[in-house]
Amino acid sequence: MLAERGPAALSARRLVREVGASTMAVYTHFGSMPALVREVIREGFARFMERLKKVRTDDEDPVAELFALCRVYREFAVAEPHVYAVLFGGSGLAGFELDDSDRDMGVYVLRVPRDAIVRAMALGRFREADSWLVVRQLWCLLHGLSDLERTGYLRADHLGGGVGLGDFLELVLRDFAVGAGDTVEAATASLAESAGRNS
Amino acid sequence: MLAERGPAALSARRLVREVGASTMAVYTHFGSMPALVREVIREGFARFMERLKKVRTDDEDPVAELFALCRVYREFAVAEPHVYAVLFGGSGLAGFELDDSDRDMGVYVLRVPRDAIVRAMALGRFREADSWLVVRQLWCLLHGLSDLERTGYLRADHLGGGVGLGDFLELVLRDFAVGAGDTVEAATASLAESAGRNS
DNA sequence: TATTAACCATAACAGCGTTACGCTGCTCCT
DNA sequence: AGGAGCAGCGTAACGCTGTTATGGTTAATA
Repeated sequence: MLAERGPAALSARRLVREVGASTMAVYTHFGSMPALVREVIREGFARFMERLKKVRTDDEDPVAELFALCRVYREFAVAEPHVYAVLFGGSGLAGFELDDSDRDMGVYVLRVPRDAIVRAMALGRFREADSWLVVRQLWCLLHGLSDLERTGYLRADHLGGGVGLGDFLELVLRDFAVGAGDTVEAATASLAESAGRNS
Repeated sequence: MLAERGPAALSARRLVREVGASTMAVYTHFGSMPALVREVIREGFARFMERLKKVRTDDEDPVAELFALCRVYREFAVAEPHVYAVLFGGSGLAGFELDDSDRDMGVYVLRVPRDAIVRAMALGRFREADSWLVVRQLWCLLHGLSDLERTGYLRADHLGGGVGLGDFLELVLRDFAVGAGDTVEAATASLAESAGRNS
């Protein structure tokens, strides 16, 4: 219901009407609406991780692998914006607020891209630095892009002729890699390398 | 009320109780709660612009000016997180949803940093490129950082010893400038240059 | 002065999350 | 086999939310 009809549709009464039960069902099984939402976002994080795990590791070109991961990140946010909003956007759904343990699940997914970043550093593609800082830097970029797109702030018709949001992401990723130490040429090559091979 | 007590506190009844009126006051003056929230965010955008306008232009070092603007951006998000959440986070407050004209006000503030970026390109500090694309790239970074900080995902104790969120922003800004074409040395120098002179 | 418009207090409605109460039907122990 | 205990859930209610129809008060206008 959250994914398809949005946060407003996810109410206790609508929910129990759907399954043909009374409001009590929510409280015997979950305790409260926030607790129910918590289970929903558990499922959301699982779906997210599942998508990320599908990206093949690439020891020869970890930067291309990283780019593929970034595409999957945005694609998830675009595919399930309402879920993404609750997972990372701090959307207050039925009084639900993110918990420390919830956020730990969010931070946990960073392990995947960090791994690629570490390998990019080992290969000399990225400047030697704290990989956790770098992956968070990338996170800011990805969350910012995904969230601004979700809220309608970032739209294709703002980007000038012929530039779509997919192209914009490419641009952002290339400049990120350059900022991390890669050359413009190598980054552009890895971008092309990673283009077709998501999933 | 939004700024101090959060979105849950901004209800029609609480509001009219505060000013000693009945709920009708909301509807005669604003029409609906979403419309009232719209006026609130108008005020929010105004406050935001006011802060940005306080940053002095610097034709000799537009990159330093840009960095100063970025600090102000984050400082606003930290100072008024609830307001920021409604302005840019797509927080659904009392059924309020961002309008196209609302978003135009948000996009309008981009003019200020874009101006600095154009000058940085003219001086050869930044690679020649579509300045609107570059400023949106920076926006993703700033919004991502501010929003992840607001939702509690980005915390000082995740960044390793001694690195605060202010330091993290510096790092992010330096790498952004490098990604945009600046040298590491010049970017670091502008960072130091812009350090003390906000407001 | 008479008329009209704006303004707002009252009371109500639907929907929200939540909870006290009571019934039903299952399980387990003797 | 039979009775005790209890988990699960339907009913109805409470207080909260945004919203609105009604009607009375006030102020400005003709």
